[in-house]
Amino acid sequence: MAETASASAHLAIGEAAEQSGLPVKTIRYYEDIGLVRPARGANGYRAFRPADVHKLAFLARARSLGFSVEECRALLSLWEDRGRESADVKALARRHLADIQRKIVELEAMRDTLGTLVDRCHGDNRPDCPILDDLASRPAVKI
Amino acid sequence: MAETASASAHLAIGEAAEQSGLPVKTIRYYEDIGLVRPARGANGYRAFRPADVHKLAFLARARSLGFSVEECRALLSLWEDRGRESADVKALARRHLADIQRKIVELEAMRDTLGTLVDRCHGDNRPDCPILDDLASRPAVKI
DNA sequence: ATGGGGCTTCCAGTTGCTGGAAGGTCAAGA
DNA sequence: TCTTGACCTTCCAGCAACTGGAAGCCCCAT
Repeated sequence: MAETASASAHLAIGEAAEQSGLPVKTIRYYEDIGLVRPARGANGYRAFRPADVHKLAFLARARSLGFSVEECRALLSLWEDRGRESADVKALARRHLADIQRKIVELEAMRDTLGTLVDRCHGDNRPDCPILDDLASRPAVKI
Repeated sequence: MAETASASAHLAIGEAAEQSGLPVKTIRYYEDIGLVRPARGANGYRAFRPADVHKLAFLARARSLGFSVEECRALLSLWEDRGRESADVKALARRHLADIQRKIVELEAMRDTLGTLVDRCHGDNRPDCPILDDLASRPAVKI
């Protein structure tokens, strides 16, 4: 590859990776699961058009906001649907936001409990330990 | 199974599951990876002694605080080591606590960004949408 | 004896990649 | 011209921590 400047704007996978911010392996994986469909050069190399690269960058950004791959697929098809309703996008985002919030609450509960235990532990060379005592005596918290 | 009352205190897997709070499948999995080693009855059924059940409950509690299975294995061996130093437990817990805190920060960043975008989206039947605009134009956030 | 529930094993799937092996392609340097 | 090295290709395996399902015992009650 490494097309001769102006000839065509297609990029090889390495360049697409650099421009989109996704690892090469991830891009191949995304093709596998049908998120992108790059063209192919005569040598069998993937040839990413600007629109493909844009799509990859979109995916990178959506993933970095925590959307699952399937949610990304839905977002992508909304993005490409000129007749979409922003309400659909908003609903999807809101659901994801609620997921995030749930996880935060769960992690904060863990942090608080564990933080208290850590504070109470002497952390010296003796064996008695409030952390282990808690694990051994308290029932698991249902999530 | 279903031992005749006082005969022996061994439990079948279903009862061990109920008492420990772990699903049956999970207990089998924990045996697979060597976290518990229940005895076996003449019929091939697993026979959980009280100490096994206690171990399972310990695991359930530790998992519910977010420790990985490998961390649980370490905690378990510290628990069973009468000569342990609480400093080791504390160090492990502290590392995990830091992990949790990192995740919280990451999720809060997602929540804040996404929350702003959701607020700015009209959510009506028109196609223009700040959420998609962001995804399409902002580079992914490195984590 | 028959039905149901619980037990057994093993295999496959989940999510989102990531690493590695074996091999093809291409441009540049000796 | 040959060779090196950086690309690229495919395919297979593995991570975490389970979960579901199939096929088949075992045991007790009716």
